[in-house]
Amino acid sequence: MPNTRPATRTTIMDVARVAGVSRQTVSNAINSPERVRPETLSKVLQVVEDLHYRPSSAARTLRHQRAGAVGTELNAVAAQPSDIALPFLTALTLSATRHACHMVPFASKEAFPLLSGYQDMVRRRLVDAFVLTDTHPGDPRPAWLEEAGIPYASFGRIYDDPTRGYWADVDGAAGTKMAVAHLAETGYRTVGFLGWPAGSAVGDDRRAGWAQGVEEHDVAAGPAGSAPQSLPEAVRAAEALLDELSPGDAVVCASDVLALGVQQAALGRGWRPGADIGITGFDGSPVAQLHGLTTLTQPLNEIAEHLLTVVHDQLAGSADAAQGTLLLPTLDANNSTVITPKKGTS
Amino acid sequence: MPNTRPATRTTIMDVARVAGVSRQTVSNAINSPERVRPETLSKVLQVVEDLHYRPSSAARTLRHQRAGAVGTELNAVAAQPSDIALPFLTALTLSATRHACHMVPFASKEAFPLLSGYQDMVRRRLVDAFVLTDTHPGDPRPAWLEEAGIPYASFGRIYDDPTRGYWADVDGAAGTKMAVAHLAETGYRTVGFLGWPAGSAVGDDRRAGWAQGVEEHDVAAGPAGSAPQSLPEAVRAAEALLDELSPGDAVVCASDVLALGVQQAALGRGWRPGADIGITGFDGSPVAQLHGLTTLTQPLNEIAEHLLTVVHDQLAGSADAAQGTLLLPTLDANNSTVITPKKGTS
DNA sequence: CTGAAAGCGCTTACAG
DNA sequence: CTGAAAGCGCTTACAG
Repeated sequence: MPNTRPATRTTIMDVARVAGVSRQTVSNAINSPERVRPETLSKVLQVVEDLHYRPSSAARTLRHQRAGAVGTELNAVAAQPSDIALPFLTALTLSATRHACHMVPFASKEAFPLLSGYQDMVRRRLVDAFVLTDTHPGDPRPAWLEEAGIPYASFGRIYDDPTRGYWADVDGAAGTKMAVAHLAETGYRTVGFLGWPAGSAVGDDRRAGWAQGVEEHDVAAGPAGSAPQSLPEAVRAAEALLDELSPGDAVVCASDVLALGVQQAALGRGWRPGADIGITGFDGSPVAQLHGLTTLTQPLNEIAEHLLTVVHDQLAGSADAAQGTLLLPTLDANNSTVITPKKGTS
Repeated sequence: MPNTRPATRTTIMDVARVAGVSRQTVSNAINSPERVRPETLSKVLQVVEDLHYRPSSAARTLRHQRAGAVGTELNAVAAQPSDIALPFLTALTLSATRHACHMVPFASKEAFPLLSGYQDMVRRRLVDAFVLTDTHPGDPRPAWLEEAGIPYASFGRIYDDPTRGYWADVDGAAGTKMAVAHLAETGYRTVGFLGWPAGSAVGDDRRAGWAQGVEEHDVAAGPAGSAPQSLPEAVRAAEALLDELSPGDAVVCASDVLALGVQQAALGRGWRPGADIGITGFDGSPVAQLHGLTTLTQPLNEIAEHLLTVVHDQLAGSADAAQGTLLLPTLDANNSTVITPKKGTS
């Protein structure tokens, strides 16, 4: 009967009994070891080990009035979910262990995020706070959560008011600027740009970095084009760009899919990527890896760690601990930079 | 002070007070509505609504001795995580809501899954059960969990003994056979195969379906090749395959990346995919979508729903409810089929 | 049909 | 430094 559940589980009382101390002493040994005499401590800890005792998180939650969990929404409607959504969730999950908490994903089939989904999680004491992703101009969630007094931290700046809230983001401009520097160093003389249609905050930022880069480095500014995030359109836009370039030139792209478009257009005319033409993508996505593209990797582990720290500081009430951290650059060749905002007020 | 937490939350006592009944009546109204007089019931439910009351899941867990949560491991080490890992987790998360539970992801940086990771989650009462993914021959987890009496259900058959445990899987052979039928119908006359090197259970299964398909349908069997799951090697293997094929022929592939390799090799020699050469992938991954590949989509929602049902049946102790469900085919053009094993004993 | 009692497992003051 | 008390919020028997 493999599926029969054990009738009882090891509780703090079992540990106390075996160790010959009171249950409070066991609790102290675990939560305030400095209060327990060393011999007692080591004996208790040994029994904990022997019995594989782990405090019930439910009992802890009830007592602490804190779930010890952070929620995050999974996009269940996007036809093409973000390439880095899974790596980021994995990074959060790994960081959560270090913060003695766990992640609770949730999803809905509604086209737009629902405040009620967030509120329900908190009302049921399933989570204490949230990590937001895919923020965008007009995103209602930061205001909702602030209004409701629910702590959160965001991967992606809070566009409507970047001085508000706690967030970490990749410095897109710094990234594309680095890409230009990299291409200049490698020996390319003219560097063009393929981005998204003007008007997207992320896209404009990345384009600005390219513009700055070609100015500051010893390269000529090539043509700039744009295409939406779809491979056929990226290829078409890349064709137009390549018409104005020659072998020996390079293109910085605002995304890996766009870079893939350039790669395919180049292959189509017999130019060898990485030799006849330099190409850089952005995001460090699986697509880039699959196609061997040079790309700007987002430091997801650092971002996840930062956001969870910020969330915990808020929960602990130490508002200032979460402030500052203006710039947290990860400037090695393959990494983009992270910036977090300086909070004026809290 | 947006981050100040509310001093108190709405509890069952608040509802009782406002509704003018005892707290037990509120509990009954929620959990056993048939026990409450209709007028009382509707009054209580109205107050629940007004106050946005939600029972504390921690208190419920403590009382029920059940976490109401299912754990699932995120692969934190694979260089190239599975393309469908995120869509599947999303499907699980969505299904979990229907089952009144939630998913708790966990991850470790160890190269191999650790039994202790699974056990700890259960000892802390964080989860009641697990959903396994990426099962493979020699996978120690099913035996571990059975030994430990921890319920689980697996996406991917339990290779070492498919008659054991509860799992759901895509019928790979049926899928590739469907692909052959589709290509035959479309008018291709010779159908080759590109798979993984022999010896992988999944790969061999998919190849068998192709072999069966070319036998049963009015097409000639083309050459069969293999390559590991890497684009450059897929392209190389595809080149060899195309050397033996002519325009008007087709290739069934064991994965989307392999299909992409065929697509690129075809483009390289000026063959138009979908016209001069038929290509089918497998998995319905974002890569296939990006490159416009025909692919066999896995019915992830059905699989997730099935696994969670099976897990809950186990927890409820109704062993037989989880049995049977031998074949659950989703045979439309774009879907592969799901099979779940018939349990001999439980 | 409704209500008072007991207890799930833990930790935080508080008293010795 | 250690131990007895109270209570986090809920639900399941059980008694009215």
